[in-house]
Amino acid sequence: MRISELARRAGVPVATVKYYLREGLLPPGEATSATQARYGEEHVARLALVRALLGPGGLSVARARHVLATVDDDATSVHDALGVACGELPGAEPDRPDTVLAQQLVRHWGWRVQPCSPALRMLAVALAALQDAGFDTTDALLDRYARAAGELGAQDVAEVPTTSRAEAVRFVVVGTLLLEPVLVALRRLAQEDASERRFGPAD
Amino acid sequence: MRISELARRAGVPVATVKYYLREGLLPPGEATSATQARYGEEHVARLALVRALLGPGGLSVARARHVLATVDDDATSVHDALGVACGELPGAEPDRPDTVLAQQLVRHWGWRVQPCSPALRMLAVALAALQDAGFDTTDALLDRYARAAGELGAQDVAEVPTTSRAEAVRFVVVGTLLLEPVLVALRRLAQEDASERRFGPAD
DNA sequence: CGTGTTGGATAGTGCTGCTCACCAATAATG
DNA sequence: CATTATTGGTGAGCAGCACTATCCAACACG
Repeated sequence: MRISELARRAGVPVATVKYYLREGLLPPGEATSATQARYGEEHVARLALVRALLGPGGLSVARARHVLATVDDDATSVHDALGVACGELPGAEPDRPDTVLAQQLVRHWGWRVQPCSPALRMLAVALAALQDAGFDTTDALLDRYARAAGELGAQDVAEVPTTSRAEAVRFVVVGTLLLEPVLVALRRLAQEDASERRFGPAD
Repeated sequence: MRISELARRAGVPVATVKYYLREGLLPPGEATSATQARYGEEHVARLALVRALLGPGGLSVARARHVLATVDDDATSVHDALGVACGELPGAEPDRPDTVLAQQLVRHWGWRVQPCSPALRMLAVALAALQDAGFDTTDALLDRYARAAGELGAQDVAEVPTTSRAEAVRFVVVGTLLLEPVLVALRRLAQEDASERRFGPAD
């Protein structure tokens, strides 16, 4: 198929597809002449993945390019791919947050993580923001969150398929980035339900 | 204190403080003359809250203004405040995602939520993105996430203080928005730990 | 042959979160 | 009292981002 059909299939403007091609998010089609190229089903799927990463995944174009390059690279291990996916945080990250507290917590839970892990920085920043906002996070609360996160993370990793490296890497990246909004949305819905039961009208 | 000291205390440029004042995120100080105003400790705290919402909270200025107006308004109930906080999603929301599947899931778990809840739309969008990206979410996986989210949400709501309405509203808003990055970071760290154990070097 | 589309490139758009420059009024200082 | 520095307030400007519009020669197709 040609570019206009690819764009139509994915529900994306042609100009945007060209933009993704230029930015290296989408591999170029097979050139049949100087001004013609052919695209296949894999391009449709890739385009959907790109849109998912940029939209719900919350990644910038630059971070999405990094993630996709990792997915494409046959040399990266599953473990490294997860590290890259974890490193591409949607939020901004200050230069040097104080990760001492975060490291203590992680050690307390017995988790083995890189001391320079972006997720650790993210945790440190989030905890500092909570403290600045006057919300004191008790150990009980953090333990609760850690236990829930620990179970989910462990199960996620346990379910990574072993059939092929490529499939595993894709599973890890997509699962890490796109299940996050699901988790956040579910927590909000659960809060809404609980709030309804506690504070809502008694009808 | 005057604006420059307020800015110094919060670690924010003076120009940015002025911008927040202009945007209505920060209440004006007590004017002592035509070109002088005095700010108090409550302004320092508010400024920290604003930075937390805009930074780790991931809110836009417009959404933060809405949330803060709700916090300030003595007439809003705790339940409504949580609704407003839940409504201010960091991500973009398409016009009319198909929420039928999401509603079925929520009903299956026995949660009572508004059918037009933004969190429901967020869930629908995230699930659609996963499907588009070729990641099939099994019922077992969703149930796991729902159970974890349900426990966290219920506990969060149960811990809302009843001492004063203002304190409760603040607790709800800050807790809803700023514990999210904590949860996300913890899940990533847990994945990193689990991946290390499963795929990492056996040292 | 002529019409119309394609791939490719360049420049422009709209939005956001600041940031700068300037101003008169005031405070601080000698 | 005169001078200098700082303040609060305002309008314009800026950088970055994710597109988007326009143009062009090359090509496909009837």
